[in-house]
Amino acid sequence: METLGLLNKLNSIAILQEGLQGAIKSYLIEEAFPRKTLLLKAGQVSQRIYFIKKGFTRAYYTKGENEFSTWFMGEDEFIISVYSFFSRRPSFESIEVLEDCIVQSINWDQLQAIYKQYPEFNLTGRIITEQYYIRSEERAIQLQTLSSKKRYEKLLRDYPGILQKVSLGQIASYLGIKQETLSRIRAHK
Amino acid sequence: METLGLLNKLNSIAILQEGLQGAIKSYLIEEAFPRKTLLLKAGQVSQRIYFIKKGFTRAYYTKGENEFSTWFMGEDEFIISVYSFFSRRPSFESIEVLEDCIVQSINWDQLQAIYKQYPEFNLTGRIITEQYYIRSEERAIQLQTLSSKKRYEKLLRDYPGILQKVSLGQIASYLGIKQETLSRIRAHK
DNA sequence: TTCTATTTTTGACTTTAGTCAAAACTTTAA
DNA sequence: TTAAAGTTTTGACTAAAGTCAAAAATAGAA
Repeated sequence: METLGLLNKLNSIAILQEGLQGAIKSYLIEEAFPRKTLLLKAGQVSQRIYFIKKGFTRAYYTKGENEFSTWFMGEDEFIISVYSFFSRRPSFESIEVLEDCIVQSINWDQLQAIYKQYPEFNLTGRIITEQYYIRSEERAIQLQTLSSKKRYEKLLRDYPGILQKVSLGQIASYLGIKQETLSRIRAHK
Repeated sequence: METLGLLNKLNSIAILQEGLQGAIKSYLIEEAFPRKTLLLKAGQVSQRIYFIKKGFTRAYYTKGENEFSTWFMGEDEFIISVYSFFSRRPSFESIEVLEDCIVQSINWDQLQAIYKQYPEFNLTGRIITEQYYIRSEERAIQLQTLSSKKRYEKLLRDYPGILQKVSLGQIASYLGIKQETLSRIRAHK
């Protein structure tokens, strides 16, 4: 189920009528990208919404000397720069492939055309947006209420195997701590 | 414009047809609540989406001894417990009135009925959700990248007059610091 | 392989924020 | 108007995380 791609994901939210499925298929492109590919570079407007069929990705931004990881996204998940894709402004985030990917994507204009021609698709769009919004709130809450050790343990639970894909520096930047601090947290157990 | 209520807000996103406007009007209730009213109690499922016509509110939750403010919301803004209203599960947040309010609201079932009868309204729902989602991401980023002093200064810029409405303890809990720390930040200027 | 580059850990020290308790202010209501 | 309750500030101390530098471990290429 998880590996059958975007249409299955969408149909699991609300069954889409034939014509709508056809429209999505006609726009959808599937591509393979190797590790280190940048799906989006900071400064560009996020044009495509990616659905990860296989692989692992990271969104991050830099501020001064420091790099901050905003999200890790794996199989069966969407990845965009929320701010840029929705607001149509240049992204402060970049998105990179951490583990060779097969992704499906459509661009913003095509998505709007689908929303226009098939208004019922707004339901699906709204529900996906709600789900990711909940995740964003949860993340903000965890940054405030959990100790850095607990945040680290939670990340390992949420993404088992992440240690094989992501450097500790990147993990630290997601957790909101410095790499040295993460190293010390790990040493104590 | 800001004070003319929910329908104006919605029409500013996408003009709604007469029938849809009528449906919303028929469900909409307008109420006045004094300071300290709880619009939502933690543990309950968030049933209503509130639009603040006048006044000021706060969403917060407690964890152990500590209280955390998640959002302040003022005139012309919506307030719900995102997690609870969207997922239909009990809220960990409470929502309280900080400054006497006039709010307009409809409940979840009514909203779903409107989405069903007027699918084009999903467009408006999706766009509002996107806008608030962007805010949520921005907040998470600011908690990570700005010093507590800068976060305080930004809050004053975003909500001028907030000091007259909100206690410093509540502001500190929104900024992710202790009240004593905020007090010291304020003393240094 | 082995050598280089990168990542991770460790050490010594500094900075920032938290804790607990008491004092100084402000509100609120009798 | 004044006592009580609540809020904010200050002080002394502790804990958590950051900084900078170097050593150790690991991964990649030649």
